[in-house]
Amino acid sequence: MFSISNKNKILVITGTTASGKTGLAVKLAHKFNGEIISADCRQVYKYMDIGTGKDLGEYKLKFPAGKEVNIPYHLIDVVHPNTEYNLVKWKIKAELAVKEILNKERVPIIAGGTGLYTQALVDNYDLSVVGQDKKLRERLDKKNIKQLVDELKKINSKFAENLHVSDKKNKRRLIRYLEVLRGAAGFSQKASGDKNDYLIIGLTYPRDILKKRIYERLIERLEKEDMIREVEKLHKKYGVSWKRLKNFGLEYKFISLYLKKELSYDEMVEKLNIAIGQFAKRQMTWLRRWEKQGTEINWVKSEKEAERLVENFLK
RNA sequence: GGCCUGGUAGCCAAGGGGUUUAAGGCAACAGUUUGCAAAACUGUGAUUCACCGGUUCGAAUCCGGUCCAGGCCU
Repeated sequence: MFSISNKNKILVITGTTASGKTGLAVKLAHKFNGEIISADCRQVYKYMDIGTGKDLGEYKLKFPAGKEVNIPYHLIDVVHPNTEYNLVKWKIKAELAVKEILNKERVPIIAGGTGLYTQALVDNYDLSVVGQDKKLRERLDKKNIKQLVDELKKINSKFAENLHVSDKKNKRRLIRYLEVLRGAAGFSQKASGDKNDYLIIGLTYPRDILKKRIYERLIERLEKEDMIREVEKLHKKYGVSWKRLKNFGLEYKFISLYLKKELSYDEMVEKLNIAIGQFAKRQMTWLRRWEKQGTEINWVKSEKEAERLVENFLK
C-alpha cells in the first residue's frame, strides 16, 4: 500500500485479545513519533483496568540512562463506568483525537480490539443522526420478536426482508432498526468525506497458542493482579450494579457471578476462560468479514515485520 | 469368584418395543454485526445408542453372552 498524495497517514493496530496490540502500538509510537488512540469499548471506563487490559504501565518507556518517555494515549479512562458509552460517542472523540495528533505532526495510532469501533472510524461510517429514544425502547421491549419484525416490515419492507436471519431474531438490533427507520432520515450507509490513508496491521496467533496465552494471562490477572478486588471495588466503591457488570461481559460478568457466590472459583475460571476464547473467535470473525469487504489487513508475526511495514508506509 | 447398577455425539444427559428418520445443555466450528458490540443474535452434529448373537412384522429399548466402569458380598 503506497501513499501517492499527502493524505493523512494513520496507523491501525487491530487483532484478537491477548495478541500484544498495546505493546506493539507503544513501540511503534515511540519509533515513529506517534500517539495512541484506544479503540476499545471497555477501556473508556475508569477503574476498569486489569479486566480490560489497559496496561497503562506499558505506555511509560524506561531507558538505561534513567530517561523515561510517556507515550500519549487517548480514549482511555474517559467516563465513569455508570456512564453509558457507545459507538457515536467514541467515533466523535476518536476523530477529534486524530485531528489533534495530525496537527501536532505526529502519527495517530489506533489500537484496540473492538472491531466495530475501528471499522467505523477507518471506513468513516456515516452514522444515523437518530439517537437513542429511551421511552421508545422501553415500549418496544415489551413486544416480541414477531411483532417487532412486523412493525419493521410496515415501515420498510425491503429493509426488513434484507435483514440477515440472525438479526431478524435479535431483539436488541430490531429495536434499534425501528428506532432509526421511524424517523425520516433512516440509515445512510455511504462512507463520506475524504478517506485518510490507513495502514492496518493485524495481530493474532494460531488458535491453540492464543488459547494458551489467554489462559495464562487470566491466571496472572487473577493471582498476581487481584482482578477480583477490582471488580469488587467497582461494585462496592463505585456503585456499579451487578446488572451493569454482567453487561460489561467477560471478566466483569464472571467475577461478579463468583462474588455473588453463583459460581465457585474454579467454575468461574473455567467459564471465563472459555468466554474469552469465544470472544477472540468473534473478533476474528469480524476482521475476516472486514477483509471480505475489501479491506487489507496486514497480518504480522513480529515487531520487526510491523516496523518495516510502517517505515514503508510513512515514507 | 458371586450379586447389583450402568455403558447413548468431545463432555453432561433424556428416552426403556412402533408417534425417535435418537430430546436438551455445554464445548467446538461457521456466521450476523452502522448508537449497549467484551454486548446481542443465528446456523451446524449420532444412518446410530459398548460389542456379538437371539426374540419380534419391528429393538437404543426385551433375552443370552462378551468386554468395560462403579458399588456391594465372600
